[in-house]
Order: sequence, then structure tokens, then C-alpha cells
Amino acid sequence: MDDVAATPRSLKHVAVREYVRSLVEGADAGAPAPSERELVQRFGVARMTVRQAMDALVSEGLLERMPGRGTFVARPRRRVGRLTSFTEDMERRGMLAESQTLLARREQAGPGVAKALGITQGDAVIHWKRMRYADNAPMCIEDAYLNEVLLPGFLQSAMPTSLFDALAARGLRPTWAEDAVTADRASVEEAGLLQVAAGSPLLLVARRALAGEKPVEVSRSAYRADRFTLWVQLGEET
Amino acid sequence: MDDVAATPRSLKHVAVREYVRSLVEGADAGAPAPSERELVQRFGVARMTVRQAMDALVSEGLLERMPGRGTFVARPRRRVGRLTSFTEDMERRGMLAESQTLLARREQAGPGVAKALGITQGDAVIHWKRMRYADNAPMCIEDAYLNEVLLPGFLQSAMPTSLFDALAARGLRPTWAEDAVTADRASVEEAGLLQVAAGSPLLLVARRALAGEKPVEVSRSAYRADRFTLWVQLGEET
DNA sequence: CATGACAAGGCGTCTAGACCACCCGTAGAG
DNA sequence: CTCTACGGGTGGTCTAGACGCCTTGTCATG
Repeated sequence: MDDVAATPRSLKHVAVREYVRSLVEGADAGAPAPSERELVQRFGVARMTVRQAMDALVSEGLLERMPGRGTFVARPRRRVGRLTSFTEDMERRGMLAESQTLLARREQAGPGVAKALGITQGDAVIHWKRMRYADNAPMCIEDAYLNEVLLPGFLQSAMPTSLFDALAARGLRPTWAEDAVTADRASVEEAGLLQVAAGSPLLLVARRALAGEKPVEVSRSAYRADRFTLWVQLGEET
Repeated sequence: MDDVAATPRSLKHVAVREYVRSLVEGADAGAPAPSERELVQRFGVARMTVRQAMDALVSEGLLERMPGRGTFVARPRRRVGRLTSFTEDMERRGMLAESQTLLARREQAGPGVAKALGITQGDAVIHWKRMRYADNAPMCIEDAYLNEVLLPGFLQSAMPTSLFDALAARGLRPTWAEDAVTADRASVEEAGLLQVAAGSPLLLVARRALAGEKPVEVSRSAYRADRFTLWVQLGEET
């Protein structure tokens, strides 16, 4: 009974929620959570307060209620379309991601880039072209365009390895993105950079990434199809 | 056993929730919802009951609470990775989807298909190969494998246009799928079927679709890259 | 041994209040 | 005229109960 009273700012339902979350994190699916009445006793709060805490965990898919039986750790929901950076993506595949900047400069937005970034043609954008390597072999060529207004002094600072990290540091980590995926054959120039034969199949990914409601990045990536498979998880309506 | 059907138990929080939903559906983002105290008056229920109703709508993203101001219609959330069938996909692009069956028969599952469907090698599967047309021009070749145990008599019934509809009729509409996307050049046979030159770029989509926890379909689709662009929406963690 | 009645404990629903922090429009003060 | 203080309305949190239905385990009975 001593834990909650110490901090004045502590909300009881948050205290209960986080207590249960800590119990439940790492537990196997199907393991029972404390019963509501038990939590009422332990925290000395009303049952509605406990229910508010549990409701939050249930609605975020961590717990599952079974009337008449109890509350249990839910089977982890299948993920859907998680947004990852190249670096994270390669890490997940157990590969080492590296980059080499081919070009990084201020340019004027062309019509396509301007529309995708929600700015007007001719506005300043940052054009960053990189070779992307995985385990020391070429994986993709990436052309990224960033809204310069949102990223003052970006070109002056040291170029980070991960664009997502740099955006996150400015509170602009993309929260939503739309990819258009198609295929084509490698041009002579692309083939040279990617160290494949001209005409080899490439996977082209055009991305438009938003942070909240603000478009922050548009990019075109050309992946070597012999090394890269895009994984996409799909679900139905919420 | 008591007959419950006679008394369709009207849950008050459901009544309030659906009332508010009906008010809110079709309203513009930012429009105010009734205040909690107003609903308390209108329905003659306790405020906690009203809050339970509103909480449900808030957590499904329909409403947005603004402390001190009120509750308002939320901006529709950006969708993420919605699972669609070929037919639905083409409809969304404003094209007419048609199909032609090339092959439909019972086979024994090979090792790859068996693993993807969660059955043992040699079990019976339905192999359905189709040409897919959009606006009367070839769009893709699809090889689908279905778990025969889940679909008794499937080959005897008339082949439906939409596989998803057929699955839905048996309560097996896929709820989750995983696509592996890559690119390759068309073989001579593929080129002939798709009416493109041999070596033309193709977008290859290998799908594994589950209904609940049961794998129901695995498929390999080869799209004409000159006609087809795959759109993928990505979000961050739940 | 099999079966059914019973009780305990679980979540689901609901009440009738309470106080708080916050936002905003407005009336009064300067 | 501007600025401030206040009051009414909003959602946020919380209480201390109540009854209902469901599941499960126990235990007495046939």
C-alpha cells in the first residue's frame, strides 16, 4: 500500500496498468493475469479503476478477457505493414547495413517531388543519393528528397548512417509511408553501381513518408532483385 | 435452458455507442459529438456507462477527446496494409478484372507448399492456375494452392470468379497475409501467356494467406511490371 | 463409479455521486 | 479600448458498492 501514495502525480489506473504490464511482459500467451479483485486488494482502489487499467491493456491487444474464467496474456497479434528503415530492415535479415553517399546537395523541387512533399515547385529540397550495402555487397541505389524547411542545417551536419535516426532526432520520424513497388531492368549506369549485368531485374520502390501529417521524405530505391525480397504483411480492416 | 432470444438484452452502453456512431457517421472531421453529460440526460444512465460507450468509439479511432473542450469526430486514420483480392484490387484501380482457368486439379503437396499451408508433404491440395486480366489485357499469372481439407468439394462446384468470395462463403476469408515481393525476367512461357517480350520485367508476389490461425492459401503471382504497380501502406507500431 | 447440485470466484454491466484540470466566452476592472 | 478574473461546460479520475452470468471444482447422492 506504500507504492502509490509517494508520487502525487501518479494516476492510479496508470500505476495498476503498468504494474500488470510489467507482470505480463515476457510471459507466455495464455498465462493468467491477476484477477480484478486481487488488484483491487493490492492497490486499494475501486474496481472501476482496475477495469480502466485492464481495458487499456486489452484494447492494445496485450490481454484477453474470458468471462467466467479470468484475464489472460493474449497471443501476440500478427503485425501489419510495419514501417522500417533500410538499416532496421537489413538488421532484421541479419545483415550489416552500410551506406556511401554519392550526392548530397540543395536543389529546387521538380514538379513530382514538390507534389509528393506538399510544397511548391522550385522550393528548396535536399537531394541525397546513396549506395546501400548489405554485408559489403551492393544492395540498392537510393535517391531521397527531403523538405529543406523541416530540416534546417541538415547538409551542414555530419551525414548520419541512418536517415530515420536523423529524422527521429528532430522529432520527424516517419509514422506512415506509402510505397509504390514495381520492377524494371537495370540500366547500364545502375548495373555498374550495383555490380550486376545490365538488364538484370531490379525491384523499384518509390516511397512517400509522412511524420504525422507532414510529408518529410520521398525516395526512389532500386534494389537488386537477386539479393532482395520485399516482405509485406497485410491485415483486414481494423 | 432459458430462452434468451425472447429478451434481446439491450446493453445500455451499446445503445449509447450505436446512437453516437449513427450521429457521427458521415459527419465531417472536427464536428462535435454530444457531450457526455448530455447523453447521460438523454438516456438516463450513469456517466460511467456513457464513458464506456465513448471509450469504444475513441479506441476505434472514430472520435477524439479534447479535455476541456469536448469530443469530436476524428480525422480518419491512415490505413495500413489492407488485404485485398485481385478482383478488389483491380476495381480500386478502375479496371475490370477477369480470369481464365488454366488448370484446376487435386495434387499432392510438395515440401514448400506443405510447409506454407501447415500440412504434411503428400497431403491433398487444390492447385488452381489462372490467367488474370484487367480491362481485357493480361495482367498476371497466378498459381494458387489451397488446403483441400478446409475446402471439401471445391473442385466439384463451379469455379468462382473471386477466390476470396468463395473462401468467404465458407467462413475462411483471409484475415492476414504475408507477401514476398521480388522481380525477375519473363521466361518464354510466361512471356507468351502475358503477351510481352521474353525477358520483360515481372513483379513476383508470393503470398501466404491465413484465416484466423489456419493457412488457407499460398500463391505465386507473376505480374506484368509494365502494367502493374504494387501499393503498400505502412505504419509504425500499433 | 458416474452424475448432478452447489458454491466460489471470475468478468460484465451499471449506479449516483464526487472532485479535478482545463478551455473559453464574457463581464467587469483598469 | 485592453486586460483580467470568473463561471459554466467539458472531459479525466475515482469511489463503493450492486446484481448478473459464466466457468470450474467440489462434494454428496444415486
